[in-house]
Amino acid sequence: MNQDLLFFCTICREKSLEEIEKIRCVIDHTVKTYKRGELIASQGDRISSLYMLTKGKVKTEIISKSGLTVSVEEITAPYPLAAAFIFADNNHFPVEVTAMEDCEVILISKSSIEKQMAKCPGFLRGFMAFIANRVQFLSERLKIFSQKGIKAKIAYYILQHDKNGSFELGRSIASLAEYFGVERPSLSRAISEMAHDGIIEFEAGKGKILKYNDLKELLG
Amino acid sequence: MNQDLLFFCTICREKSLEEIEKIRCVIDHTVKTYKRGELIASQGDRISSLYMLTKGKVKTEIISKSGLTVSVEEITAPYPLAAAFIFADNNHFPVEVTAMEDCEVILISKSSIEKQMAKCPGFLRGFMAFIANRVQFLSERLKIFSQKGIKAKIAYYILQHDKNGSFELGRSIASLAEYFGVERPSLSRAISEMAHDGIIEFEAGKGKILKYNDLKELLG
DNA sequence: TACAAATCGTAACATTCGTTACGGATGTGA
DNA sequence: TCACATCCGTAACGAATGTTACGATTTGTA
Repeated sequence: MNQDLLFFCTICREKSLEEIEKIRCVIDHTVKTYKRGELIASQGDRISSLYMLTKGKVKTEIISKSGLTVSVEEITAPYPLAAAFIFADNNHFPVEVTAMEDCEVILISKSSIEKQMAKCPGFLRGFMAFIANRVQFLSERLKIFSQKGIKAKIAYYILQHDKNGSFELGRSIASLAEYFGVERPSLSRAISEMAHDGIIEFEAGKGKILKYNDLKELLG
Repeated sequence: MNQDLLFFCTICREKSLEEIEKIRCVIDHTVKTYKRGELIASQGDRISSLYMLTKGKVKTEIISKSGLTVSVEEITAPYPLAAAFIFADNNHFPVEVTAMEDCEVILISKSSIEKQMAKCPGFLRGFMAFIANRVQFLSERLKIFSQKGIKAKIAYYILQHDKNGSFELGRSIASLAEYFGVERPSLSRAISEMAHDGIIEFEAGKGKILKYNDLKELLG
């Protein structure tokens, strides 16, 4: 029951407990448990249900046709597994999902979800918001990644955080480097060079833009 | 009318003309036209309607608080503008949208879309599929981009296309380089080096994997 | 205070990648 | 056959980035 709440908080995102409880009573679902090491879903399996991980931790791996596994990521409950894929044209698991600890998964069939969406606007909005937020997140990361060169990434990031000539990174240099997918010393050096060239000022997480045109020219 | 069909083919994706016509009669929508150079949506504008571009071409730009514009991309009809954003928590236009040619845009309010989804399963599935496919596409691109170094990207790509020890790129070296976000000579050199190291064989778009373990070690 | 941990700047060196240029192979139409 | 375009491999060089190591500063904590 407690875990059910977590589930609905994530997907349905109705904050009212009564509202959640109402939905909980109506929606069809199956609960499955998996032991540590057990296979939850195989790569290529058709996804006909929403897999909601409510307890435990899983790892996902890509398995080539020759059996070589490539680790992709770890997912900790509560989180939906491949939520967007149920409705995609290619509705197959892109990865192998294995339990790293004892896990609990709630399964809701696609048709149940569609019925629930038609009945409950809150569920519809919550589900849509979840996927829409994911699109936003991925789009933003991809824009950063597609900037060629560290300085271009910095310029893009700064222009997004520009508030009338000043900006704040809003995070540490180390985490920003990770966000950019570059090494911390490289990022630090690039910022220093931009400051040395008089394009920006920077100190302690805050800075000012001095030469807008030079900053713009750094972009692709 | 013809353009309306294009719209519904993209979003609703029902192939049957009768089905499309049925939906077309029911759903509320407004048609707006814009002259070349006119502003369609401002960065930061609240998105309360689906913007479906049915005619023309637009460009999107990021505008910093200091007025500097950064070109992002061009979109040609028929295509929805920021379809995923209506349902996102941050439902604002992330970019400035300007008409590059004379354009026609169909507007459908969020509430109309929700009603239509509740009524018409085909519309629901079509809309969900559109966004879900976008998540898949973005996820895949991000996985490639987040592989550090060209050889890691190649290794990842090859393992995804592994068919019992053989693989086909399925596209030209030049387009693969663009897909990876690297220069063509760099990609060509990296492949040559991997072949020279005996990790793979490669010729004319096809190849074989010789050392699986070395290939795997190239990944992050 | 004293100590440990986290964060950051910096430097030197190695590696990777972009840039540019050239030539070969292939296909196509005049 | 010739001219032309496209795709590709290769090489040489320079620029950008990764790697590693060190020290300074700050922060939290006993």
